[in-house]
Amino acid sequence: MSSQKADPRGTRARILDAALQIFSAKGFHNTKLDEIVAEASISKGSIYFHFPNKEKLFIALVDQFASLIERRAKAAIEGEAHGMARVQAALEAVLETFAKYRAPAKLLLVQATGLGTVFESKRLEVNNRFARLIHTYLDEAVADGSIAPVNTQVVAQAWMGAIYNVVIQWVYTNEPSKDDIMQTLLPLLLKSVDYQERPCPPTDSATAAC
Amino acid sequence: MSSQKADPRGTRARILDAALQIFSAKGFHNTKLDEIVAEASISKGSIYFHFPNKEKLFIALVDQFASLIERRAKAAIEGEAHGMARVQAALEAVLETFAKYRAPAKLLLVQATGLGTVFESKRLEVNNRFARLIHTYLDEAVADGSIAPVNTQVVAQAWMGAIYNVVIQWVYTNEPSKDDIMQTLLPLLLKSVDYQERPCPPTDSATAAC
DNA sequence: TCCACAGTACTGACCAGTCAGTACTGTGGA
DNA sequence: TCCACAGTACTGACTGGTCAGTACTGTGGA
Repeated sequence: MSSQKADPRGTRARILDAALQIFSAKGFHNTKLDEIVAEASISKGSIYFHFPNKEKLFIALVDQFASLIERRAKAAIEGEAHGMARVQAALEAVLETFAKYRAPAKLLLVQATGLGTVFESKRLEVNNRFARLIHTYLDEAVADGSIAPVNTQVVAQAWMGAIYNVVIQWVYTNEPSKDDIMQTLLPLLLKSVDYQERPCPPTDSATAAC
Repeated sequence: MSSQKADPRGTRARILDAALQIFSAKGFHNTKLDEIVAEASISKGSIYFHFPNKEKLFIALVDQFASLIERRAKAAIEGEAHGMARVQAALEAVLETFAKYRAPAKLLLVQATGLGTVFESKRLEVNNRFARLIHTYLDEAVADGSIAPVNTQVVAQAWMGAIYNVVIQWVYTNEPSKDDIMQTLLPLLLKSVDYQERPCPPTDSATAAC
């Protein structure tokens, strides 16, 4: 009787919390379900009631966080009117979200890699989801003349890699500081496509955002 | 007499070859030693004669390839006289080495991630080995005026991430083409620190390389 | 009284690692 | 030249610990 209604957040949520905690600290293979059971103070049977298996539980976490990032990036994009300003806003949103959620960041960027074929495709899927987002808005920026034409596909992948690696390093060592990252990484990425920060785009119509 | 001198390349080398093949395709945890045994046409005992355990075998491969990359990068650097030209040469060498050795690239960039704490530190070690290399020569470039002052630590990490991600994508999908990568990624990285390709550095002494 | 959910004790596949044994190659003393 | 012995390289059947997943048993609210 005790546990059943004890936690208003629900057993499922507690499982996810505990799993996130442990998966992000130890990786998929080094995490035992019994550890999650202990951490969440639930039972093994509960896990298998809410999730079909360990793998799906892990993937649920990855998806959850990937969606959060995507939502934030899109919201940031909505707030800006034109090409390159949108890209910049999205980058800021993504960096801030990573900064705010360390554990899931580690899960997504580190732990989701290097697991066999099943996860590999998941990782690529998530990776491409983001890359395509960047890709789209870069193309838009090229179209409206904010930046010069480039192979936007390569740029998108390169940017993601740059963000990933800096964030991973930060997740592990807490260095460089969040401010340093913002102040260096953002201009770096923008300069890499010859875009000087926040100038008005060469449109003749008056753009509200400027 | 058969087994002992039958293979002039040596059993150890065959184990490494087979292990590289399978580890890079399936990841560490999904690779069974018995598969390596089958692929190399040796016995399980042999593996344990040459390597203390599965983990060390994996790490031996990572180290081997990391050293190769580093050697090539350093050789490329030696060939150039001054700051930023050195960085550019090193980048070219690294990209070419990755391009030439797909399987080890995948091993180093993908499979070596997300395994527990033991590998984690290895990954960071290798990562930092490269980052420090880039870091050093970027600092040199800043000192000799080839590029403007920046937080070279962040730049180094960002560059590595950019390279990693583009190469990983290429390893999986064979796209974009090697040429596209070279033509887009290199200028991208160089522009990100405001360096226009291959101009003479602002030294007054006559530099041989120019 | 039903059933959605939670708890517990258990199972058995899996696989890294072991080890007793084999095969072959020196080597030095008679 | 022979052979006793030692050293090295390798073999593969076997083991034992681990842990995801299962079978079964509560239990409280509708």
